[in-house]
Amino acid sequence: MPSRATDILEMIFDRATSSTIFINREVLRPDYIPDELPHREEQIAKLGSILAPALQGARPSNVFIYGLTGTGKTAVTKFVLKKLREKAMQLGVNVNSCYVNVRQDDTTYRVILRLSECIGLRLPFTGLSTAEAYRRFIEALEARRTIFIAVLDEIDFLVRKQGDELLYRLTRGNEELADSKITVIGITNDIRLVESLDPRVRSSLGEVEIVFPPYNAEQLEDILSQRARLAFRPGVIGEGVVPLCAALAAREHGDARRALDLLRVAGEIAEREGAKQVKIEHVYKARMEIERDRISEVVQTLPLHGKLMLYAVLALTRNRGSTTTGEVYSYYRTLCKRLGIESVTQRRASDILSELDMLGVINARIVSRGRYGKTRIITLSVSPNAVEAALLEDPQVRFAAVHRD
DNA sequence: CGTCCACAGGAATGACGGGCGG
DNA sequence: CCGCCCGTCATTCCTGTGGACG
Repeated sequence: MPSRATDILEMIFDRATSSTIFINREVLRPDYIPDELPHREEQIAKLGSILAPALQGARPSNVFIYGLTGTGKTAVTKFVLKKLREKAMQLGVNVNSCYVNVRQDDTTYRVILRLSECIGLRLPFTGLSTAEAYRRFIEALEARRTIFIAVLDEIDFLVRKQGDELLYRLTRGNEELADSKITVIGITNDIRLVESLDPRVRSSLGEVEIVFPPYNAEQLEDILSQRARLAFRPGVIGEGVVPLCAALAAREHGDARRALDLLRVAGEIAEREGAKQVKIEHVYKARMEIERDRISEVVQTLPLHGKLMLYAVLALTRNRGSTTTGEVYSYYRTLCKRLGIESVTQRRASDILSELDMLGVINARIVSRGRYGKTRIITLSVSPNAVEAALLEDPQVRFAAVHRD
């Protein structure tokens, strides 16, 4: 006998499996790799011809790939590598590749761990010295007698945190190898990165460079409509929805990931509302929801002192728009006093502000006010209300915020 | 034209919790 | 179990700096 609870769940699950909006929303996710990559033919051809020698057992050149976020760097690279592996399989050539996102695995050790995994070498998460891990990796690689293509995505994160040591070792790795070969593909969206590299690394990693220009609104529209056909049921995309997503994303330096996110979330919102069509208003709502989620996630993962610093920025910019490091620091200290906890030093506070800046929740511009010193001019770069809501979820921040005198 | 402010940010160091090899 | 190594957060001490003020 069916209880009401069962019925309710049945209904919910039904709706989840038989969407009125989506056929397959997976194709709108950022990690989906489509079979068609419009407007990237040139880059595909170039990368393909660079890597092709691998099929004859020769070591392809190292490649440096540059382009802003959402310009298809990762998708193109993964796509080409997939095809290359398929071809290698057909021809019976031993080619391995490994994709590592260095933002997620942002230490030298973890990158080596990932690379090792790809060639079937299990290393402990921790406990080994980095040098030992590297030694074992090279040893295992040599035993595999393979052409190994290592893709390091968002390589700037690794370089900023750990320097170019690993890059240097990997690009020089071939000197230690006789039966195997390594090719490194470095992907970054920070062109200035190249300048900060050791000249030896720069010359070997930059054997070949491929640039991915941003998409314009028109190209984004192509990409979106192509994916929309796969993702949505026929006729559910309302007039102007795709062009709007494309236009909004084009404004943000032609970021295709952004455009796809907008479209997917708009669809999800329409579905939640039980609408028959995805409309323009859903796109605007999607934009807000994406922003709110991002802020909330960033704030939640902030350590307490980061939250308090951010709260200080929020309070000080509320009416006056901008503030400075000194002001934020002293406000932050009063918050700490209210909570009865130790405050960090100004040196540390300065780092926390840079971190908040990097995370994109504040905007900190360093200026000199002459006689009145050098400081950061700080503004909040996201919606104050969203930040406040996210911050107040933390009981300690709430306490410090409420008990003002 | 030099001074000097209010910090920026590099370098060295350490405390601490977690996790592994031996 | 110990000893070692790791990443993270923090401190201390420090040198560097653009430009308004005198």
